[in-house]
Amino acid sequence: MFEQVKKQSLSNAVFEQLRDRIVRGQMEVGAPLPAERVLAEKLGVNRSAVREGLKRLEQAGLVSIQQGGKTKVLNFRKTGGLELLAAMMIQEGGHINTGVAQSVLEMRNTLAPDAARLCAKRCADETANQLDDIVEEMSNHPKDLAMLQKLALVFWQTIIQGSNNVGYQLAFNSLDMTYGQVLEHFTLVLQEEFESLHLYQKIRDAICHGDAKQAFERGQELVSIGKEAMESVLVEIDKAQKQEVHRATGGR
Amino acid sequence: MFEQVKKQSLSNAVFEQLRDRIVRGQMEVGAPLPAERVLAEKLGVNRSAVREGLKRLEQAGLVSIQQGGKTKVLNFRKTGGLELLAAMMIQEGGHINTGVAQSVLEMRNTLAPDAARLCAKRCADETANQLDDIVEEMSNHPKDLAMLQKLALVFWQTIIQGSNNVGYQLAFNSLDMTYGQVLEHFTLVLQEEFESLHLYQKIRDAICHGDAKQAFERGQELVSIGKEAMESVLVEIDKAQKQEVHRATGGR
DNA sequence: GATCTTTAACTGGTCCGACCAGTTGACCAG
DNA sequence: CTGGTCAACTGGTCGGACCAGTTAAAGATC
Repeated sequence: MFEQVKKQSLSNAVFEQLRDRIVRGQMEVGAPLPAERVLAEKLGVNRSAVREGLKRLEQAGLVSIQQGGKTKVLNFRKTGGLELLAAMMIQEGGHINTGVAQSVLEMRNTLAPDAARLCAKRCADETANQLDDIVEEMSNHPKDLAMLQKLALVFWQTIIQGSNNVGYQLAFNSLDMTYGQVLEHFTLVLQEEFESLHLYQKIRDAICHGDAKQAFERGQELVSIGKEAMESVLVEIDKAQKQEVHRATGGR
Repeated sequence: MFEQVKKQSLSNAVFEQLRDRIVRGQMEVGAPLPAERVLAEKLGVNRSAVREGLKRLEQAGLVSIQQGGKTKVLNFRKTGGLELLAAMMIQEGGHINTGVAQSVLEMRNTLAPDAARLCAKRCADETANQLDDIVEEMSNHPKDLAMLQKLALVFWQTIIQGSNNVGYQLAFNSLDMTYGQVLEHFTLVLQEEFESLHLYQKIRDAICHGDAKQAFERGQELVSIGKEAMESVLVEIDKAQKQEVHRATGGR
């Protein structure tokens, strides 16, 4: 019920400010950043704080730093990692980037069923037992949407682990971070998916029996429910946000 | 023919050393790192360099830093991003982590065909033209494996761009970084895939005609060629590496 | 005048040492 | 046992010095 009071460090503030400006396209690709000393003065912090922020930007693939030369903005679409999705998802003014959300849905639609397939192929008893527990817990809370949503995430997390594919696991982490920011807004939209208990059960069964094909297909079926629901909502959000910008800029 | 002499910064050295120790499992999850001042002394560098490295580790999801408290090692499988794959791929002694390589293959096998599908669905003339050029260039160098390999990467990069899915694009970047480290060792293994010109052509055609199903299936067919070739080689590599370790540790 | 060289003014990289600000646990008063 | 105090940690911030590459303008050479 209580929210954690968050106090962020200066270097983190520097990082986030520059990151957001870059991923929102407010800085031209190839354009040089101000010198560290200048940036420090402009932002009112010490050069160390600026440097720590810049180092993180570099690692995130947003800028290139070269001793002696100027620090330049990179085309993060070609150099950035998947963890940037989370930053890209939220635009200026707290608006959702529906294109990014669409991307996340498509990725989920592709990866989740394949993870289920691999999980079935490599079925470990431990994974099967965990899935059993989760599905049972879901059936015990058929009306508690928040709980179902949480359990659904755990369900997929378990499958990803069981898929024994570290790439999927790491990609899942980034996707999780991304839609974790907005999930609570879409609980109702995804309701139908969360309540499709029979599909969760079928996936679990398929994995327990090592039936890769079945796990894949039922996985596909399950995530498609949420995808379609989300897609129609995203169209609406897109319209609404465009109108809002329209009004804000003078209705032209 | 000459390799770039790389002079890395101290903070980068700190970062890489700690990163490698963590992703190789040489540091227990939850274990505290030495204090910054201690680390600086042990590594023989200034505290600033250590701090910059630690900040990057934190961003990579490898450690958690908290003012006042100790910096602790995280379970990067749950907090890391896809860009860690590149570091995980190369183990101590330059050995390849075949599990990671397998993961990369599986991801490619899933993502690439779907990217082709989306690309076909959203076919832009520009993308089609670019694919045309690439395939023609491939047909002009039927025997130059290195060239074919390079063009194949460009081919897929173009499809990913055409898929208009920023998540795929970012994931591709990380995967690219990962197998870019070892690609040259496997040029011959992937020869059959690179020489399957007819499949590249079919994918291009499917995308030009907006035939999503065809693009998907031919994409699947194409990447499967390399996947199967790689998988059998990975098994051999695994055996060889295990034997080597066997000998090195005294044959027990 | 065109070309090469020098040089000075940038850029980021490293270091030092001081101090601020949270966390922790031992200790003490109630 | 509870709660508060305090000292000894931890990371966070500061500024100011100096090192090390890069760049482009000023100068020397042809």
